[in-house]
Amino acid sequence: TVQAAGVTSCLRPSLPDGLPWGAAPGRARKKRKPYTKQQIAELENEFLLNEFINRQKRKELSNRLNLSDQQVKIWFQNRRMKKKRVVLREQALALY
Amino acid sequence: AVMILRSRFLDARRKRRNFNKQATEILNEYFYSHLSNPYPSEEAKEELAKKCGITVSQVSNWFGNKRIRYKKNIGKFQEEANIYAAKTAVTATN
DNA sequence: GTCATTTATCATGC
DNA sequence: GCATGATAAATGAC
Repeated sequence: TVQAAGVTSCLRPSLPDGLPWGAAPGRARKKRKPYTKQQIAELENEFLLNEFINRQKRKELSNRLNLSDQQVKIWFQNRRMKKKRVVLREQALALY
Repeated sequence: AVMILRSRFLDARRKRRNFNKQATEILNEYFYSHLSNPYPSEEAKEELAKKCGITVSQVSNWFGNKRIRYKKNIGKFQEEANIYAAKTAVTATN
């Protein structure tokens, strides 16, 4: 259960040159940029009306908020995941 | 106005607590003993969560933070890496 | 579409 | 003052 001989020599803490798991992204990833409170407020407002947004509203909303069409799409996807997360937490909390 | 208050109540960042030392030990042991592929399966996450007394989501959060912060500054974790590597190496020989 | 991630940021602990 | 856990944008597998 305790000391084994010559342990420190056969370890593998090296990682000399390249990164092990998260190595090579072809292109640089877009930097995450938090949205303004007004942008979030309008997005949340639209989310209350319908959790799934169509292309029409998505386009006018992205136009009005100065966001790309895909950013709005991604926001709704993440927002649905957040809702699920919150619901599950409340359920777990309700058990006690 | 009410919405913002409720959302802040649901924000777990406002009531976060550090994990106890034993839980951190268990998580670090797994991380450094799987350093070549520190991605525990769903089953492994559940087992870790049970042993640590935390949720599966918290296990995922811990590994996500650990991976990025380790990768970002390997040197800072070198000492810690050696400690747990030696610990798991001992158990492997027995 | 969901969902596990990566990354930066946030809010807190100490 | 950073360490740490959780969340918010962004990507990619499927």
